[in-house]
Amino acid sequence: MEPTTENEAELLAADAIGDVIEHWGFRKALGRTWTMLYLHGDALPAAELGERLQMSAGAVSTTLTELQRWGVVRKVWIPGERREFFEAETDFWKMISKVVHERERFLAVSVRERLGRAQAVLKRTGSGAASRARLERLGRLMNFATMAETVIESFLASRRVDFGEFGNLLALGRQVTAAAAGKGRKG
Amino acid sequence: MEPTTENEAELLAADAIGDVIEHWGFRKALGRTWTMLYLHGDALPAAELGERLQMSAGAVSTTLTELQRWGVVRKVWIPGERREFFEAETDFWKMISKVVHERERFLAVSVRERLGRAQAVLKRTGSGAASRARLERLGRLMNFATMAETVIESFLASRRVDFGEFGNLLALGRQVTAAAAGKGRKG
DNA sequence: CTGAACTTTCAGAATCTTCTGAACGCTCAG
DNA sequence: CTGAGCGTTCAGAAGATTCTGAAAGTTCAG
Repeated sequence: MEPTTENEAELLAADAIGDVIEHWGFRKALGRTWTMLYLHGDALPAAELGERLQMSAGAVSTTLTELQRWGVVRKVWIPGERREFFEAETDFWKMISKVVHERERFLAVSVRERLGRAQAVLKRTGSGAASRARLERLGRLMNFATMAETVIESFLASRRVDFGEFGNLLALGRQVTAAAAGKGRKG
Repeated sequence: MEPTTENEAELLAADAIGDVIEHWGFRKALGRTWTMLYLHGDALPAAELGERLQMSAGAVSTTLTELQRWGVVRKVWIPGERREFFEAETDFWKMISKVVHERERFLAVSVRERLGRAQAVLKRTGSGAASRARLERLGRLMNFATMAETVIESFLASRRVDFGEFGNLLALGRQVTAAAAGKGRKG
């Protein structure tokens, strides 16, 4: 594939989203790859992704594997094709909730456990005003952690349940985008 | 200072929070240091932090500087003391809003700009159904980015200091909907 | 079964991040 | 002014992450 202007635009977007994804603690390659698939629309074979994104075969393979593990990219079978094709999940909320959930759960358990252990140690050995004050601050920290966890879970849960509403929101947003971005599409 | 059980407990908590902070894209040392100060309550000098957290003088210095830049640790002046002391900000909400705000702002601007550039390129060169479809998907991506930004801003703007009540995420959802609708009507 | 087409794996390379520790600089007491 | 006490800086070390590229593995048509 020769370098087209369209590819240039896709790369621009892919790199931008790549930076966002990196900012949130994942590999840039994950965001770039998902975005390229998303913008392209049709499923693409691994080799073409590598070409478009300038990644080695190995990097493409591991990146696609990871994206599938997060459930944001799928393999698709195309009859008559030897190669495997990949397409992006297009449901933003499905992606977000899945990823955030997976991502927080493990850590939350570990943190709760360790803070609890610290609390136990302090309770066993502490005495005096300073110690009591320390215990109280630890308690506040634990409450905050629990609260944050609950906020995240509630957020995800409400979105999942309230999915229809969000769909409307998206549709509305699209209209907004179309209206704001010049009248090119319909007129 | 000999290694006490209290110090052990503090380290346990500091490391736990350090992991959380690292998980959210900062250096572990930032979380460890803030937590140590927070739990200790009274301000501590740099050297003692280094001792308690097993960090070199250099690491302590750069870490404290960064924490102050985020506004979550303060220098305090103690009369008659040659050394500078440091204390933790204890208002969780203040910290969160400050950090999240700073952290997202730059990236948001850059991403908007780059996605907009990609859009311009596609508009100039695109033709045919495939191109139109690509433009629409890019539009959805931009819209989602805007929405995510709005969610974060609404969250910060809501200033819910009352962490005890965290059930009402639907309210947040309604705010977001209203915000998006408002932007739409203006456009 | 065999070879071609394609994918996955992984050791080593390249790169990026963070830390150490010593030199430097600042401030204050005397 | 001088030296002690502290904090900061930064070059190089150490460590962590991610990528490359080639070998090994898998699948399928013939």
